[in-house]
Amino acid sequence: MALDRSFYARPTVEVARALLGKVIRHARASARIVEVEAYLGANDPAAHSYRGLTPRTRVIFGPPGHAYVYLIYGMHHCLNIVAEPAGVAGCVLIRAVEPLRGIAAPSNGPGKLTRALGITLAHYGADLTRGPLTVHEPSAAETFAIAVSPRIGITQASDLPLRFFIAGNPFVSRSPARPLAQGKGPWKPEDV
DNA sequence: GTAATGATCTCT
DNA sequence: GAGATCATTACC
Repeated sequence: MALDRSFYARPTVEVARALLGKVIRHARASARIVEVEAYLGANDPAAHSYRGLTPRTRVIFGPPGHAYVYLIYGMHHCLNIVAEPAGVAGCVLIRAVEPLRGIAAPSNGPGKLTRALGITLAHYGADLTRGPLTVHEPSAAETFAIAVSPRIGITQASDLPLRFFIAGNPFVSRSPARPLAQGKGPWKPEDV
């Protein structure tokens, strides 16, 4: 039973954090979400939806619980999950997953996990509450600490703490270009 | 129609 | 540190 649409109809940051530890399934492959980034609509220059509704971003403004897939650098697909109620922009970039079943290739990066799971532009707008691509509650309850950092690979709003990942998980993609400023001293994963 | 840009990855 | 490679967007 996939997660209900109401799970996604919440503020983007809330959905991003809630997605950690959830299980994404496609065909016979399944994987655990270990790293995500929140992309807000308004007030977030780094978000594709920042400049308003275009043919590409229309799904981000639509009903939650759908997939926003796009091609980056002409060769890599990135998977996002639409959050917020219909009419409000907001999505969560899936940055890394931990293979659970049916996955051979590495999946510790946005472009890598789409390749490992077989996700392409054909999944643009796919409904994640039903169909071949779905998100589920993990079979066994688990506890973990959520760490926060700035988002990776962007040039705008690169200081906002909108990247969330499972602290210490070995499948997290990499360290942020710039550590999250939090008082003084070197950055460390922050329990939340 | 044309040009710039990029939420990446791999190799050097 | 550079190159691959193309959909999308902004501007003419």
